This record gives sequence, C-alpha cells and structure tokens, in this order.
Amino acid sequence: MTKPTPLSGFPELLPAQRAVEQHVIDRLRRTFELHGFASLETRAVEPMDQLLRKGETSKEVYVLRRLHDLDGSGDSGMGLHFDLTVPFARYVLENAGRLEFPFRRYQIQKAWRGERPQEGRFREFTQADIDVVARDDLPFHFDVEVARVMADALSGLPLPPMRLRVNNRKLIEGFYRGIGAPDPAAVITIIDKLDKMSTDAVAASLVADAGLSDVQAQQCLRLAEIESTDTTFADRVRGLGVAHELLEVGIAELEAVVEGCASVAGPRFQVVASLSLARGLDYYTGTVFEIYMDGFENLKSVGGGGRYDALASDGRTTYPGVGLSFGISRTLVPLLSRGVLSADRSVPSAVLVALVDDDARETSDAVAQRLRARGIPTEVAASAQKFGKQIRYAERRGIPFVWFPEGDATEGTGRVRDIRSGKQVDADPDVWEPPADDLRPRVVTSPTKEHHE
RNA sequence: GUGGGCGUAGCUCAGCUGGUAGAGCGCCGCGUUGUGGUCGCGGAUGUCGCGGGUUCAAGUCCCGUCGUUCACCCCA
Repeated sequence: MTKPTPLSGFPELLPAQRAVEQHVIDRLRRTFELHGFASLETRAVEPMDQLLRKGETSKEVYVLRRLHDLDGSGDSGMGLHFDLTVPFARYVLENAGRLEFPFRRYQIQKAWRGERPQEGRFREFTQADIDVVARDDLPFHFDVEVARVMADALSGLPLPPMRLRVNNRKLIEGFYRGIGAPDPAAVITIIDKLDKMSTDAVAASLVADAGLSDVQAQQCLRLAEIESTDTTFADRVRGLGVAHELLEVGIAELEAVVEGCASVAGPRFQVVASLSLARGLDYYTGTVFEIYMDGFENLKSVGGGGRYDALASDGRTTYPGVGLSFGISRTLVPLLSRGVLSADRSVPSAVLVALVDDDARETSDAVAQRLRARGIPTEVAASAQKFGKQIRYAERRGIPFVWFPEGDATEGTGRVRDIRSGKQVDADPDVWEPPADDLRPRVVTSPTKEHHE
C-alpha cells in the first residue's frame, strides 16, 4: 500500500496538538455551562431546502448520496451542514413544544463547506456556537449576555488577545435612511467591503451601485470611521447631524452592549464599537458581532454573530435569537502549525512506571493501578530496558515522572523521579501526588513566534 | 469555483546555464554492565509529492495531477 496523502481542507492534528484543542474545548464547555447554557448536538445532515433557504445559493454545500442509488431517484436531498445556526433553527422548530423559552444552548461541532482551503479556512472545521432563542419576543439584554459569555470564555483561553467588534444594524440602517439613501441594504453590502477596497473606491461604488450622491456617500464614510471602546461613539454619530427614529434606537442598543461588556473587557479581551462593521448576511436585524485575534488579522474574523429577529418561524410563531460563533479550527490550526501553541507532552500520562525485569510486570501494574485509583494518569513501561532507556521513553513523550518500584507487588513502595529536575524521592503509591499542574498536559505558548509578518 | 507561488531525509532547508543527492537539528549505537539530558566517536534514512513528456542525461525544462500557500469569492 502506498503512503496516503492528506486531504485538502480536512486538517488532522498530532497528539500534542489535539491535547491543546481538547483543552480549549473543555474550557469553552465549562464556561458556557457556568453561564447556564445547555449542550446540544444536532445531526450532521440537513435537508437541502433547509440549507439553501433564503437564496443563499453561493454556499458550497457537500451533498449526501447513497452509493447504490445510481440513478438518483431515491435522492434524499440531504447535505452536510455548513454552520450550526441553520441546524439549531430547525431543531428549535422541531422541538418547540418540548423546549423552555428563552432557550440558551451551546453547540461545539464540526461543520463542512466545499470552499477552496487556505490558512485558517477549511472544508471540515470545528466551531463553538452560543445562542439564546425565545418565542415571539427576546429581550434586548440577551444581546449583552451572549457577548459577556463569549468574552468570559475567550479570555480564559491560552490564545492571543481577542477583539470583539460590535455594531448595530438599526443604527446604520437608520442613518442611511436618515440621509435619504434609496436602498439601505445596498449601502450595507458596499460598506462591508471597506477592509478590502480603498475609501475612494467604496465612495465611488456607493454612488454608482447604491444610488447615493457624493455628499451622501461621504456621510456614510464618516459614519464608518467612528470607533470607540466606550460609549463616546454615540456623540460622534449624533455630531454628523443625521436624525432618524431607527438611528436613535440603534445608538441606544449599541451603547447598552458596550456598557454591558465593560466589566468583562480587559487586556486579553477588548470590546470595540465599530461603525464600519456590517456583516454581509442579510438576516441580522440589530446587534452584529465580529471577533478578531491580535496579530492574526490575516485570518479575518475568527468569530461572529448577532441578533436575528426571525431565527426560525413556522408561519404562526416566530422565534427571535441572538448568538455568537467562535471558530475553533480557524483559530487553533494556524497557531498550532506555526508552533505558537503546543502541549508539554504528547500523551496524557503523568507517570511512567518503570519495569525492573520482565517478571516484575505484576509489581509495576499494581503501582500503576494505585496511582490511577487516585486519578493520576499512569502507564507502565513497554519493556524492561535499561533504566536510562525507560527514562528516555518518558522524556520523548513529555511524561514528567518515572516511578521505580521496589519490593514485590504487595508492598508497592518505590522511588519517584521528576525527570525535568532529576530530583528523586521515596514514595508510596497510595499517598504520593504530582503537582496539580503536572496532572494533565499543559498548553505552552512561544511568544517569540507570535509575531510575524 | 478563478488566478499566482511553493513541494528535496522525521523537521528546517541548500542544490549554479540539466551531468546519476547534501547541511543543521533529530534519530540509532558505543564510550557509560540498569537512572536520561552534556560531551566524544560511529551509523542509518530519500521511488527529490505523484504520473507523463523533452533529452544521450531531469531534483533542475514542459504538461497533468495531488498537496500546500496567497489573492478573489465566501465566511468560522
């Protein structure tokens, strides 16, 4: 058999890298649950009509087909989900009668997109979503809450500092209406390209494609320039002299989000009111979020979300929602492959129990069992090589302690060596404990490699 | 999906206008007859991503393909 080649866009990690990913997932899970969000897992597939609703035909969906369904007559019309929001909306409708609203859930799962892979952009990837959904009416304070929860979750991760950019659709749409823009939606789409096109090009496009006058286009650009980490943006917006009812509602909401996040912001997590943020998706109706990672702006956003007044609807009842999504693969894979992040060992074992000779496996197994009984991940040496070799076996894998048994199986005493310091002490497997930090693989960062480009 | 760069040992890479493969690190052994890391000495490893073509001769040139990366697109 020839050596298999990797599959483009379907990243797989080495054991130490996976340990980092698991740490991140555990950490996110713990924080989400700390805030009372319930865990949910939805199936991998959705009906194609669900996936392609709202005319999102540009989505590259992987379609599912049975091998023996040659003529396609039994075509199920199923595809792999490309995000976690669409499956969640479907799930809410399907289980509306059995859920308690407002319903808060998190979901950490894979998603699939057939797009061309690039750094931080894959065909199979993991993301973490939190959403709150209600029936008929979802109070605004949940917009603030989801931002606070994500801030709490992300600032606890061993990652570069994150920046949450916030804006409000009502604010910008009210502004565009207030200046008399004939098609506010078109303006939003064009403003969203500000990070790629020059301001002159955007201005020209606003005139040509959104039907604005030069003066109106300049007003839009001045709005987009506004940015602040506190509520001072509000006066600057009002200073532009545009009046509209919707604009005032939007300003008030954005102020509330920025104020509400003030207590969770810190050196590792910044919240910025950013009036150029638009997000192309058309289903957002109020607050919009985007998350960026410092030093990795080339990845674009590593998370995003916002408020949808109609996350789901069955025709009779409407379910508004607000949520945020964080790209685990997008964030972690580039950090891992650049060596910025890694784990200090490639196995869970904290202790390697040495094997004195081939007949002493029983003794070593007994020691290992006693350590495991107290929650210490332990493995027994593969063979009775020279102790130097056995220590090296541990060293290669990053296992911090080697246990040398003494006496027979019933005694279970011995000496334990910290192979990093070389310190060796007499120990009892029913009593000895490693430092808490050594119990599990630790995430280590290399700040020297953090800066690039 | 469209267009460009790159692909040589486990890793990072060198290899000139084509002339039958190299360094550093790592790995293995011995010095060191049961406690690694330092040091010294010795050693192994490549279908030069894969397939085809041009040529007396291809790692080197051409085409295709896969992988990777960048831009567009899209977004996590």
